Amino acid sequence: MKLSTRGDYATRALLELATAEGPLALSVHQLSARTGIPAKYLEQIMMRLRSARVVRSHRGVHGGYELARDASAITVGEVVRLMDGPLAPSPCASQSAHVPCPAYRCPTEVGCVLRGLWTDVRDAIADVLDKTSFGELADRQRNAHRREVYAI
Amino acid sequence: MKLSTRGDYATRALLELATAEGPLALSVHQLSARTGIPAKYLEQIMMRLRSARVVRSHRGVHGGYELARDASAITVGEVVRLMDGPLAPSPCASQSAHVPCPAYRCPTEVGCVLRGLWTDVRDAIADVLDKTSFGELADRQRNAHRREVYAI
DNA sequence: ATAATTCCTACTAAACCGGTAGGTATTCAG
DNA sequence: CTGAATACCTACCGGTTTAGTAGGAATTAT
Repeated sequence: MKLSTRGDYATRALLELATAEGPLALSVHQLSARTGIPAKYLEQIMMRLRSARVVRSHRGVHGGYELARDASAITVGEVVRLMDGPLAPSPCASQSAHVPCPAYRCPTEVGCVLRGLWTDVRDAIADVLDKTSFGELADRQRNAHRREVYAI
Repeated sequence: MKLSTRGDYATRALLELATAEGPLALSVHQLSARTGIPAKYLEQIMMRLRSARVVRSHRGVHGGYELARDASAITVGEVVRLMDGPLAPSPCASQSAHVPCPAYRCPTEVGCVLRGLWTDVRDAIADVLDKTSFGELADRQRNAHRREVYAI
């Protein structure tokens, strides 16, 4: 049930954008420096996020990337699906890309109990990832930082 | 968050063993015929399950595989971990194979909020898979079958 | 003009996936 | 004792994915 590094990197970069201050866009170079993600690889990831309208870009000297919407309107689930495909362990349990079990793969019974199980897993994952936005994560990070700095 | 076919096949085969009647072992050939899983591939899967003490084997003419314990004592979580590794999306959120975030991968804050998120996901998955045994699945399947046959 | 940036495409080495192939050892039936 | 069925074991293999690297074209602020 691993997340690919693409998914990992995308969430790190977006969290960085969500916590960045001011209206300035961050360049791939800056994002790479702050996160440790290889720049040219991150570039491809940002392009994917852009074509999915998760971020906006500006070219030229002071160009870079910024969130295309409010951070509270971008969920981790959306981003993970974008990078790693459906959340469900099995295509037969996917909502976003459902593939019905062909007869030969579920030969024993009509009501496939395994499908029910994978659906439960999918729902459990989606329940976490679709309800967590980058706005929420940014808040949590700021709070953690505040606790750190002021030693509350 | 895909399950590999190995994980898929292993769960199918074990469910087949859990629902099989009588004390007889089932051969790879029989399991393959009943599930549609390629025999030689299934053979390797059964060997892995055997070395993990999930099933027992008997060689020779009437040989085959049977569950090594009561079906209620074999959870899906155990089998999925065996075939596909830890349930956690990220090694830093794994219980069974924890790898601490090196500094360069979580450079921004001390309390990594992403790690907390992946941990929530892991817990959600484990909550489903570690609480579901093949005994439970076999019961569900028998009930579904009963409903089917008697059209309740 | 120049430097910084995004955009785009191609390439690649390594790992993983989903098997296949073929032989050895064991066990039971006749 | 022989033969057939079975588990056991190891090697191999083609395709896909992963995790990048490389290099150049287009754009934009200074």
